[in-house]
Amino acid sequence: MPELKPTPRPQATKAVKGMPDILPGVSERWQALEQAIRQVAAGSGYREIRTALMERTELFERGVGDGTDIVSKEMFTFSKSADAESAKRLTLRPEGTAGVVRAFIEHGLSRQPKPLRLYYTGPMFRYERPQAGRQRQFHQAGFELFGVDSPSADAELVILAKNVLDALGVTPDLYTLHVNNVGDAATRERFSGIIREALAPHAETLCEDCQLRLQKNALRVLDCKHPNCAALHTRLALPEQLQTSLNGKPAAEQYEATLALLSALKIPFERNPRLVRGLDYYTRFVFEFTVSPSAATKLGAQSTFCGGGRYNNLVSALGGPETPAVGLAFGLERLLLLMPDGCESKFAQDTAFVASVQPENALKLAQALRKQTPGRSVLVALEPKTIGKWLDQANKQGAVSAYLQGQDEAEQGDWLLKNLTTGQQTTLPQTELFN
RNA sequence: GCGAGUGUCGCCAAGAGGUCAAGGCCCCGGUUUGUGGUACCGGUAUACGUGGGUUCGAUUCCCAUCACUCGCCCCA
Repeated sequence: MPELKPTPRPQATKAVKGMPDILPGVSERWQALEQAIRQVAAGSGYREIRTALMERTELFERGVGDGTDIVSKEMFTFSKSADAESAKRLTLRPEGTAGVVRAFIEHGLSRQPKPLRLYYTGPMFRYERPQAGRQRQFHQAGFELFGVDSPSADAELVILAKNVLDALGVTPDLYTLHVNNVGDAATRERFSGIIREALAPHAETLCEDCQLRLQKNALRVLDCKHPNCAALHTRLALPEQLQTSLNGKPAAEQYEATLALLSALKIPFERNPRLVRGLDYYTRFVFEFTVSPSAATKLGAQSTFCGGGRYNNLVSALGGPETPAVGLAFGLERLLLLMPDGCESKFAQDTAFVASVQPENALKLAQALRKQTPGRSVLVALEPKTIGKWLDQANKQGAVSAYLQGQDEAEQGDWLLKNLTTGQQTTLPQTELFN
């Protein structure tokens, strides 16, 4: 007989870069996080909206802005047909607001009583280099408030964010709230003008990125971290110039009123005139939660875990009726890193183990126990074993109690109930368990 | 897109230019047949990222490449 060669095992397929699996042990933490978000949402009357993971590419180009980094170089875009005219191109959503607004317009949600409060949670996709606190498939939870342009509406979003953090046990010493006013659409134009004018004479001292930004997206120059650039802005008092240019405008009044509300609610914040969000749709009030230096290492090089602001022109820009709106989004992976250890323990379940020499008996008892105590995990032994083996298995599976039926008990119609923590055990007649 | 670091079984981890590459954890089984979590014994595994080169010989040296991680950038 020729020796048989073992058949080679086929090569395993690996996960896509930047798209990690969430395994048991960690998924409980995600559940705790999602539950807190849903509770907070419900507590303020926000209702869930679920939109598709894919949208027409055009939506993001128009909504987020094709000059932004997100749209110009971070989107997963593809199409079925090779000759792909632009209308057929699809993109995995890089953020949530554009899709929500699209749905808002498409389904006539603008006709619903105002204000309309919506929230969403789910995966987003951005083609970036993965690193600590940053993945290509990552998750966001966002809140959107449509139809009201007022300080209270602005404040409500900040309060929501605060409530989520409180619910998760993320304490105020771990973060800072930054706020700014980026003005209305027209003001943004003027801002860009002011920045270009002010920096034109110094163009060659700016970093390469800023020289580019100056033309494409002048506002973004403001939050450049390059030492030369930052110093230049300070010397020219650029951020202050912009804020003063807003004086007397409605946007400025509303901004101050919003901040007054935050103070009244005892929510501390820092004015940050350099704060510029990377998405083009923001107007007026914008804010960001960043980790405080004491907790900075938790997020690696990332610092912002929540950002948002008002976007009064987005709905109309995407073809809907003129509708003011405010929103915010949390980066869930980052939030997860800030959550204290053990906050998922409330999901730890009381687990029972059921085994019988008669498979039918075990399945029946398990069903009865599940009905008696919803929420408890009832594990059924799936293979015939000895009492000792079953106990061993029950223990390894994390059970705290075991219902066992060996040959003797089966004949008597009894069950052995053992507490795996104390070791105490009692014999119970079948009838007592099934009531 | 650019920089840096790392790559030995599912996880952690030792190792020298030269017998069929330690150990620990996990998993499975056993220690006289129906009582676990400890202890002891035993078992499973295409494990030296991949491709070249140097060498009589490389997992150990060199080159390339890939993957992962971290950072720049950008954002949540």
